[in-house]
Amino acid sequence: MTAADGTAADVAIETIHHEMTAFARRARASAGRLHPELSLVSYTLLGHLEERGGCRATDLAAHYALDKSTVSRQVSALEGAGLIERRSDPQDQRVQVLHLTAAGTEILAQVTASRRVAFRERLAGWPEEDLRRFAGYLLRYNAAGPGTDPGPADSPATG
Amino acid sequence: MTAADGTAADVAIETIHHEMTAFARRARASAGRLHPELSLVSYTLLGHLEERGGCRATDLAAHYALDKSTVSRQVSALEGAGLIERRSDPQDQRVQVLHLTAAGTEILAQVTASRRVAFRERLAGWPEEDLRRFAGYLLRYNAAGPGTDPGPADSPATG
DNA sequence: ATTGATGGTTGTATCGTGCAACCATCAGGG
DNA sequence: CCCTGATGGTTGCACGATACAACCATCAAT
Repeated sequence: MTAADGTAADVAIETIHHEMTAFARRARASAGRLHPELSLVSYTLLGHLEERGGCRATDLAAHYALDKSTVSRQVSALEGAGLIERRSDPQDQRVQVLHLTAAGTEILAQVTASRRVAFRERLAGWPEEDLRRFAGYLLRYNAAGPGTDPGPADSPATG
Repeated sequence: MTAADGTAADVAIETIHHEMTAFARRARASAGRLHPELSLVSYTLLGHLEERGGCRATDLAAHYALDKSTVSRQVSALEGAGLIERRSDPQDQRVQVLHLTAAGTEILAQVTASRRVAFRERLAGWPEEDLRRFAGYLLRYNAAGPGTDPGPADSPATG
């Protein structure tokens, strides 16, 4: 049996719809108070920089489906805060390769750690088997790609 | 074995962290293009009104942790668009009970249907057993309450 | 050398949001 | 019968994130 061909599956899908959406709503609501020094957007961009070990503003824009002007301003703010630095690419003078500074790495680590703790608390008591399955489902769900993402259905604070 | 006491669980938690977060990011990115006539916020509020069969602006604000001024403006917009109507409460002249209009019900149904289809497509091919388990995990995760919600960790478009 | 593509910045506008101040109404006690 | 405080709602103001468009600088290819 596959999705959309039975009422039991229908109920499950409705629940998934509703709950994913509820998560998105709360996520949005808590986006601002991530860290006094670091908005959620900034945190994300820093995390990406750390993962990649530096990249261009254009790469960030493409990866997060943001306008390049948006990224440009975010980057300016992060640079102003001393969390990232721009390094000009000798191979291409148009390009500014963005890198975390020591301060940026530090704050990113702090925020990541505190978020990790929060997730751990929320998932405390879950049997390992359930954690693994849950993670697997999420991976599978997200792997379908952004193209078919229906988005949240119940997230007022996201508008 | 419970969360946070083993490396296998650690890996699963990291994955959950990352994937929930990826969902929130895409959700936010697609929030604007939900419907030409209906932002995501509006859609949510309409949905709530339908569920409850009418409620007060204050209830909406409390439920979604929004400022009452924010709700007030959203409600004004929805009323202007003819999707909801205000009915004064004879028991309390301060109160305006909000109700969907026929047009509001119509548009809400349209958007809900299209979102349902999108979710179905994304979940097509999942065995019913997996759907049920996934739904159960999401319920369990969200049931922990907003208080301990760590929020997304990778959602720039959410800021 | 010209032309088109690419990386980035800036001006402008919009939208959602929160805070604070405010008004109207209700409920309780002197 | 008024005061006083609580509650529902609106409005003024400011902020932050975003997109679009116009623009400049640089590169690549012909």
